[in-house]
Amino acid sequence: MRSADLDRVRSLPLFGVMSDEAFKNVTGGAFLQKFPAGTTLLTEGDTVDFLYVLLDGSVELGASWNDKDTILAVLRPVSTFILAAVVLDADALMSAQTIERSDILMLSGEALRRAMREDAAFSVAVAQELSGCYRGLVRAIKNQKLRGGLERLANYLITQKIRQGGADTFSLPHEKRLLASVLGMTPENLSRAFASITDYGVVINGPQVTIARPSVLERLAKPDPLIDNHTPPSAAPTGKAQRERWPTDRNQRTGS
Amino acid sequence: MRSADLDRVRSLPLFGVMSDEAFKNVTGGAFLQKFPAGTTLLTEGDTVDFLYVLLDGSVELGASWNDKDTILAVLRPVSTFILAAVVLDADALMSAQTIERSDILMLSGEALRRAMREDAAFSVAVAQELSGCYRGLVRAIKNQKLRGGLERLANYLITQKIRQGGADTFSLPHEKRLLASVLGMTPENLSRAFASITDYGVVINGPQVTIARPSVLERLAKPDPLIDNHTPPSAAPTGKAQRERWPTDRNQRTGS
DNA sequence: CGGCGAATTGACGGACGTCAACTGCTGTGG
DNA sequence: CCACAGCAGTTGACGTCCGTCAATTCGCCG
Repeated sequence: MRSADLDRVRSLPLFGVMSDEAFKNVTGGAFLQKFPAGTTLLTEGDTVDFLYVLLDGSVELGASWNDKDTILAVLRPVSTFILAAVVLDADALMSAQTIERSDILMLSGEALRRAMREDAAFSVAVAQELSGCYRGLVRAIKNQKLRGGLERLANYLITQKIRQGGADTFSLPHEKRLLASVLGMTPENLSRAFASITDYGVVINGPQVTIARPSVLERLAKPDPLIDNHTPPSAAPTGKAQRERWPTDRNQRTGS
Repeated sequence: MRSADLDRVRSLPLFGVMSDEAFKNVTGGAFLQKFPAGTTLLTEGDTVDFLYVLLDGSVELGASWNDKDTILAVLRPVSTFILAAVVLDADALMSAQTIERSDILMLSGEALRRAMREDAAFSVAVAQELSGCYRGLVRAIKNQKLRGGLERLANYLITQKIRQGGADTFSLPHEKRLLASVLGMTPENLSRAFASITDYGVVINGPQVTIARPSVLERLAKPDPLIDNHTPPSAAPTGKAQRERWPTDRNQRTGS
């Protein structure tokens, strides 16, 4: 595995606090794999042997029941997933599938649990990462239970606008049928929601979205810092500066 | 504070692994308080200074947006809540309110974070607790996004039956309007759902529920171990036996 | 050119929220 | 002791949101 890839993993808040030696131990038995789009990495109910780290591409975390299925989160690099199952050595509650061609690093769960037991700073970092994941899910449930479909879409658009730099026009990062599942609706219903949201100063042109009258859209969306996380899931600077002090309020990442 | 109360806290998986000294440090500045029913302990957005431990009574975790509100979880003793916010020293994403008269222990967040840094075993226990909370929320989202109202009610009843010992008739632990909010519907709609579920061999008599034909109800509910957690949130035995080995698969507790 | 899948649109029905009226229980005060 | 207020729960009527089925268009790729 290339050392550049290892460096990217090292730059994650999770692994930044470890000693070089501990980091070597954890990544020693690890392997990097490239997967094509649409590959199922993990099916819900499977026992989990590895912690996954998405280095490149994108991955969806989903679940199904009774012939229905839904996407719980879409991950972008660099982020880890199924940490919770690894920590508890339990089976997966979600499936994981690549959306596009992806580079994924797989770390031994057993080695990771050992490292936690031996290195307090590392297990603190794990607890912080899990806390961030937990809070991401709290936001997701609030979004789901408190808002209607059109409101969820409106807030999604505002979040995307901010995450992509703040320009009034941007493009949707995923297929619309995928977005529909993330927002908890059917593709048909999302299509209608896009049509309706035209009335609130939004122009849709295929995957291109332009928010022509932001204030009007905001009056519909009523974005809330306690629900919407406008800071990107991994604003991971690669430098070492952040390694020196305790991060205090990363609240994002939904990827277990 | 009575030492019997401290013993109950000590018996939690979270605190069982600590040394006596570390436990004294964490509980040193702690205080136990009795709150009447309906007391708001914490409002979403507040900064969080304490880890809360519910010793007696019951507490609801809720959230609101745009004049709507919903209950995300109902806690019963003994369980901790808002751990994630304490770990990150961040503000609360949920409100907490007593449902009945409750005894609640409040532990200094700062002391807790210090204990994590100094004691690897403890921070591992925190990570495990958080993992359990995370998985509880994953179940909640799956329940919410994949099932309809009647299905959620059916599964709720089956879960209650099992948690209360398995007898065919049991009683609802909360007011129905509260249950409605937990299940993500209006009280009126829940009332109708109770009326409908009669067709599936369930008899409702005020707060008394009897599942007359379990197989019929199960065919409607299709309970799933990857969504429904039929083991109670805190099967905390008070003995020391469990303290000896690593717990391997506690998957419950939604209380942050 | 032909075919496949994503996306859109329309028609329809069911699930769910809202408003309102009514019941039954409980606690309070005359 | 009873009258009454207040609240949980239920029931009905109605409208809206949303899912389902089907037909059609569009773009992409073989």
